[in-house]
Amino acid sequence: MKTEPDGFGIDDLVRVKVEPWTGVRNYMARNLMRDQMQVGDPVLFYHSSADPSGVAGLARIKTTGVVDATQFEPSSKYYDPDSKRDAPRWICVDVELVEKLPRLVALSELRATPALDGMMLLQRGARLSVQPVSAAHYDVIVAIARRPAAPIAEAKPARKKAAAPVKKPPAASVKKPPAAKAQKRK
DNA sequence: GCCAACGTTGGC
DNA sequence: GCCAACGTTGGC
Repeated sequence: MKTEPDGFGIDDLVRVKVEPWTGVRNYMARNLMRDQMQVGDPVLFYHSSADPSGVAGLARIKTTGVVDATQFEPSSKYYDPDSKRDAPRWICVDVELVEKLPRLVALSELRATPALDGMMLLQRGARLSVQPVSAAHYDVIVAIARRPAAPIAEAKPARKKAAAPVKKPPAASVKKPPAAKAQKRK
């Protein structure tokens, strides 16, 4: 789920803990919230139009079928005069904080990760503010966030013969320079 | 600020 | 229902 941190970012979610995801006025995004999301579903909390843009935190769906109150507020920029009280057009979800990630996973880093090939967010012109993410892609991103941004070439702490292995990041390097990208259409 | 890519609107 | 014009998104 995308949001502009200038308006409402991960630190705001840390503060309020739960936030109704109002203001979405795109039917595809609405349909995803209304028809696909279920209570408990994990969410990647993405900062867009940010510096840098990227995945900033984890959240989960707390409530589904939430009527977006802003559609009935004439003073709101999201006011929809055509929406009826008894048949609200804009339905959203309550998003609950899970955690602010230890570090932001920048869009550039996502693009440089082969394991994320095919992710909707990385498609050209993917502007949808609510997008489905596969469990595999979700896990890859969380793993990246849990390891240092710049791998440091120095002695690692001795590894215990570990009990339950911690979920490890994929072997593929994230720092690999991007392969030659298809150029934009002319 | 630029601009590509998209969704929506509305005339016909 | 077509489609041009327009508005918005969002990376850069």
